[in-house]
Amino acid sequence: MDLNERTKKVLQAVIDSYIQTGSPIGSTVLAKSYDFSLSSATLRNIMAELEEMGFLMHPHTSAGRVPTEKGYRYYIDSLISFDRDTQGITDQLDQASSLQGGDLHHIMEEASQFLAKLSRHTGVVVAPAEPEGTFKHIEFVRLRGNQVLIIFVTNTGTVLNKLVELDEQFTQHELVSFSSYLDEELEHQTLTEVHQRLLEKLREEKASFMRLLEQTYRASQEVQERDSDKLFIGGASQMFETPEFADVDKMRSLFRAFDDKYKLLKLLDKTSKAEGIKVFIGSENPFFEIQGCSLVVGNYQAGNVVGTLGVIGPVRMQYKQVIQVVDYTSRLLSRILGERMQRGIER
Amino acid sequence: MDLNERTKKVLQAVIDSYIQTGSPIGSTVLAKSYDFSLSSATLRNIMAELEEMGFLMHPHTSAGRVPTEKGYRYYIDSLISFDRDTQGITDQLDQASSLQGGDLHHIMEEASQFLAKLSRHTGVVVAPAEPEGTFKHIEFVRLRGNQVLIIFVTNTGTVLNKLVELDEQFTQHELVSFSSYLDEELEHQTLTEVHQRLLEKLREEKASFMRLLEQTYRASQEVQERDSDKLFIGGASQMFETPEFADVDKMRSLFRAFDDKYKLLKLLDKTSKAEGIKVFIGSENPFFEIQGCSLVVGNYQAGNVVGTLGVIGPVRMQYKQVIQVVDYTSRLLSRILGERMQRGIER
DNA sequence: TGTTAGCACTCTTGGGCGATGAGTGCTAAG
DNA sequence: CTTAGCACTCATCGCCCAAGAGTGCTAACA
Repeated sequence: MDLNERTKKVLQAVIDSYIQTGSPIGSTVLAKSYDFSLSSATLRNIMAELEEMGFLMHPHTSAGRVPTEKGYRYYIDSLISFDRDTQGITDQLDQASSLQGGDLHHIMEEASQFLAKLSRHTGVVVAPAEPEGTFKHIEFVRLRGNQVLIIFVTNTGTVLNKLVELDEQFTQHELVSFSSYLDEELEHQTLTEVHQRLLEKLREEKASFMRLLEQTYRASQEVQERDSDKLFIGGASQMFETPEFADVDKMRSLFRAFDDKYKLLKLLDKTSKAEGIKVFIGSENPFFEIQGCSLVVGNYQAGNVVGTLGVIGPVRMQYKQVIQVVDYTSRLLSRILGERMQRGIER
Repeated sequence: MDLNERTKKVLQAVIDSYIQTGSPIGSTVLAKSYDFSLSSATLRNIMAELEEMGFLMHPHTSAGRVPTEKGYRYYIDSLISFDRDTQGITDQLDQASSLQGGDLHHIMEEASQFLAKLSRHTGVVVAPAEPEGTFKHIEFVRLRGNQVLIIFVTNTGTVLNKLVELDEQFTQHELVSFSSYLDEELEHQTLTEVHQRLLEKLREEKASFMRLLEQTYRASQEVQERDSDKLFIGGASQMFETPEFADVDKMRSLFRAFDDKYKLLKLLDKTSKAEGIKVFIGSENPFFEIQGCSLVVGNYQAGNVVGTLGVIGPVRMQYKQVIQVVDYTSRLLSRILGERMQRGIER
């Protein structure tokens, strides 16, 4: 798309203004508030061009211009500039301290609220598909005769467990020796590797612990699935702050989507492999049920774990600010998880 | 409050109608749809009486009657009758099967959605303040030199854990022997008792394990607090189905309240000691920020654990049905938890 | 050729106004 | 005590009109 410098500036001004005010931008307002040294008539011509090219549109004849999705896209891809100093953001950095403590889920819950607070929209955080850290210890606890609780512990202090029912009965002593056997075999591996390794063992192993091993193998999978991919939504009520959503029907469909966490998850999952911050504007958003919403998503990671986080808000959002917030939060979360992991690795 | 039989019937008819339709009830409509063998004029007189007594009110001169909170209160206390057969409810009993599997939190998440589905309003479930089951096993896992993960296991398979940092370093052997010592000392006690017992131990114990014991004592508390009193909200979007909440401002304050889970928790906690199903109508609801909402709450319990659950909806709700749903769900949840516990106790 | 001033035209928004209709309260008769 | 009748009230809805914002077009200007 080849726009000359002046046209670009006008487009940027229109979008900036519109994001700020929310009402269509007319030529006279534009001429007054920006220093183009151009008359409103000239601006009208330029705006008409931009409309013809599909960057702007007209709600009705006598209204000002409003950006189209294509307009926003161009704005984000080519017009937005990020200052090196992220003043507004780093000012609030101290708030991040609240993210430090607690267990993993608590951290993510907080992170989603952190995103909501800074962006003034709704924040979402998806727990990593794989638990953090590497295998450290496995423990078998006999509850009733043949009921056994299998507990996995990682070097970062994450604890996963599953209750299984066995056919045969094991003595406490047998369980302990099996556990120390596995402890040695599985040390330093990620939980996905552990799962793989157990399968190999299962194939080569002779009778004795066969059934227990099989249950352990199964548990290693279930336990991961159960704990992973949890979705945390923070500040959903922020959606009400946007005049665009004053319509109750829109609101309803929005909150229906939030209730149906599973679908939201799938949407966010799609993006989880991508690097950097991604922006989905309006209908680019593959989650069709949410109309008029944009999505800014990023990843966080530490070692072997990768999770997704982002902000959901109206198409008319302060992209620049929100992108910075998401970027900042993803780094922050990565750092916090990294530190947790570090603690586990040094030994 | 002494109302004669006829007046009672009229009040009931007005409230029933209003709950159904949502629009003020006029005398003619009432005369037609119910078989009072009274003219609309007589009904007008009776309704005027009821208004004078504070059971009904008038939005404006030429509108029908609407129940006041006092009216609803009387309706629930004296007029509602529960048929022995809970047809509408038991029909859906099979859906309950989805509640069976998974871990405790998952069950509660499901229960909140179950409540929402059946009541067509918003469901809430508060996790018990004390973890279910009795002490079964404690495990210490050394992560780094003096970082130790303390794991509590109950006889129902609940696993609680906390990472602590110690001053002195223990060998794996020391940790194991300390753990088996505690296993014997604490068996069959609830986690609250365990906490208490650890304090006693702490007082009488001599040097050696002092620091570790102290950390364990602390952990036994923290771990309970962290896991307890979690709030699960299901079907929040149901709120949009009520015409009363078509106003965006009302909606906003409602969802703000949902975002602020902590406050909601406190409200629900207050009721947690009470027996049976309780109904809070409108401003009776001690959570003042929520206007125009009623609350139907009950308890569930199994053995030593007691939790709260309920439904939040508009003042104009189908109390009879909702009360049955809450009652049914609390029994159901009690049963499911009871079964889990049973499994742990037989040994 | 690009820019600007001027002007007619369009279309939304909001207020005012009256008709409609539901429902009441009162009165008088049964 | 009940009922029919009637005047009265008040929210709601549709309608019209004025105001205002903003455009597109044309013609003049640099």
